[in-house]
Amino acid sequence: MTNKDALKHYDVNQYRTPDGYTSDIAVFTITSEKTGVYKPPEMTLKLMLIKRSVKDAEDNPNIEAEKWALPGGFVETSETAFEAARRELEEETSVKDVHLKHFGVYDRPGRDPRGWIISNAHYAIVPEHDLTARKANDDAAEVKLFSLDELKTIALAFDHDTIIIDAIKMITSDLLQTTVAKAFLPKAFTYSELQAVLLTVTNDPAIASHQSFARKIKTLPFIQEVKGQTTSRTSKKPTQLYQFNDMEVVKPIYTARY
Amino acid sequence: MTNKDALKHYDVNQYRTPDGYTSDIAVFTITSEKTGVYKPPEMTLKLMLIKRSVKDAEDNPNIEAEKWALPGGFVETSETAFEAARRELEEETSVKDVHLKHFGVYDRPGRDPRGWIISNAHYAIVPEHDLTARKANDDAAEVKLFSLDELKTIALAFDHDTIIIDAIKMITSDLLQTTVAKAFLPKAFTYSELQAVLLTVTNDPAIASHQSFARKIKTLPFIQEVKGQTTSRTSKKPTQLYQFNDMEVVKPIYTARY
DNA sequence: CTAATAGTGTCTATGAGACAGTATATA
DNA sequence: TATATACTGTCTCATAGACACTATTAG
Repeated sequence: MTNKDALKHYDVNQYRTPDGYTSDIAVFTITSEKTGVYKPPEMTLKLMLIKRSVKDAEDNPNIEAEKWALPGGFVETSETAFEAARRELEEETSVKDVHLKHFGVYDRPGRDPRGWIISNAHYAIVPEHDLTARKANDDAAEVKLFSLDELKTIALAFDHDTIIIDAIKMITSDLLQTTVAKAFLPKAFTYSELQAVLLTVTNDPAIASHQSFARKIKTLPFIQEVKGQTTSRTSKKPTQLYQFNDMEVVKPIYTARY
Repeated sequence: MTNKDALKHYDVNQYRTPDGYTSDIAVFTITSEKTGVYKPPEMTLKLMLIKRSVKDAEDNPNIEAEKWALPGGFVETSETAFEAARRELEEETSVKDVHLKHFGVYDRPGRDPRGWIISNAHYAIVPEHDLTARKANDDAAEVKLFSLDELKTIALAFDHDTIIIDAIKMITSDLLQTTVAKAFLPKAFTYSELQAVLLTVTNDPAIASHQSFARKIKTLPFIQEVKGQTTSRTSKKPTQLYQFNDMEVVKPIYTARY
């Protein structure tokens, strides 16, 4: 291997290196307020944040104490930031198999008072009941779900305000332009459940009109009926269930109507 | 400032830190082969790569020598990776004001034999004539434009094969789902020039049919006529010029037709 | 029965896409 | 004149979206 010779001469310390590499996660969930039995849910998109404690693990004063922050932590040498996000999310919420996606890197000099620390940011989608289960377990740390409106009113640590703005932009466009909505839904869902998820980020009349959407869902190539399967969880009348298939869609803005 | 107390106790060296933080750039251009005067161009999407030299600046054997690689380099402590990309691109091509976008981070352990090196990857869009000007200046380094087909046949350094695959996916969907196409075009362009750009990444009949597209362009809310302005660069008949406005578009996959 | 959600019948307007024709320039 | 690209007139078919209606169940 010719790289061996080259490595003999390479000094890993000739450059100034970062002081840390962290993985942060914007954990989104949708809370379904059941307005009653036999009704479709009212859904709200929420973000999970953690309140930084006054003292750290060694009982020293903590950086950015008492501000709200995204969960996350340092990446180990043996893993990618993506794997770190998955690990930390499992430690935090004891949920595996969450939908996780990288959406940005935050490396502005001075963003972290501790030094040159690069944050690799992801968003995660976790079903609501997985989060509420976790909150019961760990009563020490302050964990809370914030609606997008509530987020504007609280003090955020580091540059997490910027990261959160980007995360919201990203999940909004992903919900509308990709099939991630499935991560918020059970495998088989009704048209009104999918509709409720989409309405958390848009008010497009084609999606908001229930008759239009009930018709439209049957023509979408990436969604199919679950033949013969129905549920009564959203109405007294048994409702057809649907599921996503594996199709990927890229819909050009240059085609079809506006 | 309460953070001051906290910082006294913070030891920046308690964690193993990365050995380097680099910014890499996938430089895309579209080559227009003029098939004749008064004709619309034939366009091909190409990626600029640099052949790594046998010896480095200190005359030692170079890592991944003689393989093709994305341009890039180490990020300075005083800048973001995005700024580093802009700086390196200017050093490399002496072009300012290029369209530049982050699209991924590459941090798999072992991806670089020199150590734990994190690559922050961007794609850039540079008009062809800016690249050809540059090639004339710097005859030392081997720089070449590769069509997407040619890329499959060459030896790539590090994990740049993976990075390039992601870059191509990203620019393809951005060309169709956002208005980045404008970065490949002059400020005022004809419908056939925009069409040629889009056809480098799609064969959607609604875009490929020239009558359909000539009509469609007038209805797109993010494109407007430049009143009274025409050009003869693509045909003998003077042709209407168009320009992008500042509108941002998110087109849901759940609306309109398929 | 009422009330509530799911779903369909049907109409209208709009637009996609095809085809053929017209417009405007060069040589 | 021929030729090449730009553009429009017009037709057909599909469908978005609106409105009104029907279907099915719980209580």
